[in-house]
Amino acid sequence: MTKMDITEREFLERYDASAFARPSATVDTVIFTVIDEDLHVLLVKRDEHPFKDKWSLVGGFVDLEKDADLEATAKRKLYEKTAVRTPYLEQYATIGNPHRDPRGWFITTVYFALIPSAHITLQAGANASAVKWAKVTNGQIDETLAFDHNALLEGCFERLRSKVLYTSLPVHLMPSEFTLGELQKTYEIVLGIAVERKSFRRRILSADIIEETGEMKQTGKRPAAIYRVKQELKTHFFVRNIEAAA
Amino acid sequence: MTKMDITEREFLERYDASAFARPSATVDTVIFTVIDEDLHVLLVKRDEHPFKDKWSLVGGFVDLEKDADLEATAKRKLYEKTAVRTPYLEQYATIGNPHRDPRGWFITTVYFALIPSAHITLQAGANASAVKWAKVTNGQIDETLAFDHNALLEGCFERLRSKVLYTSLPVHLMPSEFTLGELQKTYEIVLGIAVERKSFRRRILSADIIEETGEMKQTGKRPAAIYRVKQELKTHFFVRNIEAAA
DNA sequence: TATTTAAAGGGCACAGAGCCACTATTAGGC
DNA sequence: GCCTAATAGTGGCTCTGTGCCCTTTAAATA
Repeated sequence: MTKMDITEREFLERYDASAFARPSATVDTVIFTVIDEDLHVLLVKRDEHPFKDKWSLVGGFVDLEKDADLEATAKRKLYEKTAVRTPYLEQYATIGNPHRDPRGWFITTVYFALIPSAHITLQAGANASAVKWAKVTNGQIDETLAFDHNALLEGCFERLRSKVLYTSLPVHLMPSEFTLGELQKTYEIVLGIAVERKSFRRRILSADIIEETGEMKQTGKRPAAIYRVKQELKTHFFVRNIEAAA
Repeated sequence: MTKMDITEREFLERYDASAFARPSATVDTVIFTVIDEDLHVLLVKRDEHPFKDKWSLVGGFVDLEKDADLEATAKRKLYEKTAVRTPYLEQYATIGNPHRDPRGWFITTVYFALIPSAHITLQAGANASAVKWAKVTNGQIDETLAFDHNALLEGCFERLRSKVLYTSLPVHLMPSEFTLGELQKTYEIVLGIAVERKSFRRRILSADIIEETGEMKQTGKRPAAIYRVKQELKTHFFVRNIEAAA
């Protein structure tokens, strides 16, 4: 039987996956949260070469045995560090080239996650001696990260900021109950600009994504109505952007 | 010297890239164009297993020697089939799991390209006995494609359609010179809905992305002004969506 | 010359955001 | 109790950009 007319079954039986050079595949996740009125990103200190002892994004190799798909890798790593299972998780982009990792041709699929900061218990895992939140200012942090992680962070931040102009994404950064003022503040933290109060309230309330709990938050001044996200939350897309710096 | 204190250089010298199981990495591109007032996608007939003789998207393995990065893979494959070197090319998403390819754990990074249909010469390459344009109706085609390519196509189409509501993307589907009416028609073909003429003209002209050539197109009725894309074309983001079906 | 047809534009309505002043509700100082 | 400070919440106008519709313009043709 020649190569010309073998069946697919025969082809697959003879297929040698190792015959072709393949890149290493990793997943990195930019985990955003808001702490003390500032946007933060979760970093992990590397305890192996390369970039030993440098801070990096949360990520690692795709485990072909454990992970059902790429998102599973992201969720596994995220859970190991934060014990959060169901964050907002969005795939940002995939970067692959022979220069970004000294070990050779690496591909990384980059996700970003939004989690509420309340009661996050950081976990220093087996492969990471330390974990910390770093303050993000205009998409940048003070630290020089391992690999191309500073660029990945900046890219994710830009994607996040531009989407916040026309979506309800920031609700994922909120605790289960919050006031409209707190939600507005979260928008402002991500956007880096002030948002007009009346327009903001109209916009959010007409989107039909949150509902009053009936409780009031005692803030010391006039109490604020407490809201929660509605069941069946889907990201809302507004037809107009918030007016903002380009 | 123990593992504890080797240098990064020593680590890299000893690093065995083949020690960990890695997925195969491919790139697939959904190449869109408009032919005879319909959106089309470029398909290639597979002449090797798996899915031998089935139609598929334009794509293939990342060549770790030839390709500088993932986008280079996409451009190389696109050029082989269409002889187009500089299309609009946008990364859509990356899908990776052990089920989408019978050969095992495969990752594909999916791009979509927009090219003008004028004078495209299809090239049946060494690895593809046939190439053809298939009509896309509402993100779908009649053909059942190899792998998960029908789903990839639909995902790209949805991304394209939603971006067309607030960007100038369709200019990349136009030939070098075109009238406003032709551009509007292209928007309508992608969106699948009619667009209001006056609003459309105002919107496009105020975006400052095209300019008149000074020539007029003789259409048989009143001649239409001919436009071309301005130098330094950047995708324009409108602050409001075109009003459209959800 | 009148009719047909598509291009181009005038001008108003409408929706949703910005703006800003005003009212409401609390705590705290006196 | 009463005034003040501070934040929550609202009324109502302006502004911008899109939808809508009708008129004008420039060609081909009968």
